[in-house]
Amino acid sequence: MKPAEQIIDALKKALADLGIEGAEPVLERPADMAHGDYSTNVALAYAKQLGKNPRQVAESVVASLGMYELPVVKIDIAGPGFINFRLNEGYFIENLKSIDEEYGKGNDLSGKTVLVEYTQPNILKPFHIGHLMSNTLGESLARLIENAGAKVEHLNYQGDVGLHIPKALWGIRALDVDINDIHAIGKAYAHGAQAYENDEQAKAEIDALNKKVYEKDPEVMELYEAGKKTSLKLFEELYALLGTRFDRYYFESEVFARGVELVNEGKEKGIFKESEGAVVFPGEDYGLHTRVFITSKGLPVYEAKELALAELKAKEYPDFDISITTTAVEQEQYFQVVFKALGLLKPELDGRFTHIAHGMMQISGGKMSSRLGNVITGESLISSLIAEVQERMGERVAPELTADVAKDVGVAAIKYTVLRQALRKNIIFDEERSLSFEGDSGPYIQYTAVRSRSVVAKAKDAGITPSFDVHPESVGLVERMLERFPEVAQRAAQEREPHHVATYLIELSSAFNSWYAQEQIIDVDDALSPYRVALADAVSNVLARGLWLLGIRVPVAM
RNA sequence: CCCCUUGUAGUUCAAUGGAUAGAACAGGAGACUUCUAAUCUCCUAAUGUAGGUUCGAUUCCUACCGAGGGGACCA
Repeated sequence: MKPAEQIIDALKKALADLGIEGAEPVLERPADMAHGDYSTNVALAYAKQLGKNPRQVAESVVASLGMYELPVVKIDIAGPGFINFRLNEGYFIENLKSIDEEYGKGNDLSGKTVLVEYTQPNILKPFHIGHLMSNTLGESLARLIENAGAKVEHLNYQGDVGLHIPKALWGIRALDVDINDIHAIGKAYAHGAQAYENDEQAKAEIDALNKKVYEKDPEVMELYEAGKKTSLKLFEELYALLGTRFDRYYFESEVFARGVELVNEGKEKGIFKESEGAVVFPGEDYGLHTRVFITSKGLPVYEAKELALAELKAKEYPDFDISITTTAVEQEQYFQVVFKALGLLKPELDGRFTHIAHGMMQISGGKMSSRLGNVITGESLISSLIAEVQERMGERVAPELTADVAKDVGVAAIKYTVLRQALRKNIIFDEERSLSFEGDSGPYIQYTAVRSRSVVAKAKDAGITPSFDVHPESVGLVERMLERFPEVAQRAAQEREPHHVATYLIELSSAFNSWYAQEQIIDVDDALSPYRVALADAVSNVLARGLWLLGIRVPVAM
């Protein structure tokens, strides 16, 4: 039995001794480690019922607890009546021995299959910051869920139909750009999009082009396919850089036609209605918004395609338990409508699809808008960060390693910025801050991981074998932090909040660095040196594992 | 006008209804001939406003104020 279970058991008996039957004591992990390893508020919670003040109740409970065998060295009463438990040192030592590459894995979701769809870029358009954020979040969620025992399928859904296509194709022809040059295509798209707004003739041409794309007219297909190839090649390069990979790439073109069919089926069942020539889902009947699914021109909009995509996922992964889609919060209410319609149309899929939103990237001191011309693409953000890292790295690492290390560190900086805070809240992008690799940052954690690994390697050279067999009388903050990692990982998976892991890793790094500054780890004449080396090794393992959960690599050197 | 989200040091973020609200950056003072100073140590500094629920509220509820997003043929 785990210490927490033993303590809860004893608390139940102690409360029963005081005349409270069927109590469900809550055992907390105090945020402040000085308050012990576990804490309970039972004295405060039951004081009123017992007609005594909380500290008196706490004293009675503690007296009664003395009769039961518990894995603790100390029980304190603190503050208004909290009862704090400090676990046996031996428990922490045993835990340290159990730390390996598998440490922190759970089984909350074992036997489950979870689909995670993320990134969703559009071909012939820039890979923007939203895609970068969705990728970062989706990758981390996928890993957290896998770590909790589930089988995870990594899915991507890429836009290869829609009005952005003819806009880009029109621009490509107008500017006569090289179809193999992704940046030129990006400019061509901007040119086409602008012409569509401001130029009547261009608009007519683009609309005509759109029709040809839908009809797969050979006149445009060659250019379309070549452009698609160029886009997908860039996306693959970015995925490799970001350390992400997908099991299945869906395309809008795969679900386009089926979307129309599904909505028409739904119309017969009375789920959708005709309105002003379009087919809509009357979301207002369910406290949501009414939205168009098929336009008056008979074309399916994103909503309709999403229904077909859901159907396709269910067909390809019939045993899936839950399907997660990550996008920006701006699409939150839209997904509520889509999933409501889906549940009515396909009752067997009701409740199995969910949307998880990241916040929007905002420029500090203003809004990012294409009109203001301060839009940063995801690609340019990554490359500018990598360049900055490379420049600051100077002579720190061997010249042949700098390119790879700069990539790992630059990507970590941007990923950490996205994952460090709770979901849904907007992320303020501050250039100066994002270029700072100190303190509360991904590179800080990476640095700590590299540093801990390095000291273990040095110890090996010095002939010290890591071991927990000879250990100090009392364990410190680092040992206690390490013991909490599995709970943090499980909680992050359960709440689908990667930032719990990010916060934990910063705290662990800080505890380790502080310890590192005051201890001489390698000392061949010190009987405790093997313990300290083993502890550094454990920290190295947990930092690497935690960073993996965030989708961040540990560089070979820093 | 309606709906959703959000408001914590100068700034960017934490805090499963609990204890002295925790970090980082910025500012001030220190620490590298010593295992990686992208580090460490110390100091200054915050819960939008008004009510309510509770033994206890940054957290839950109501109103107001501010910010972001959504609201039929874009995604």
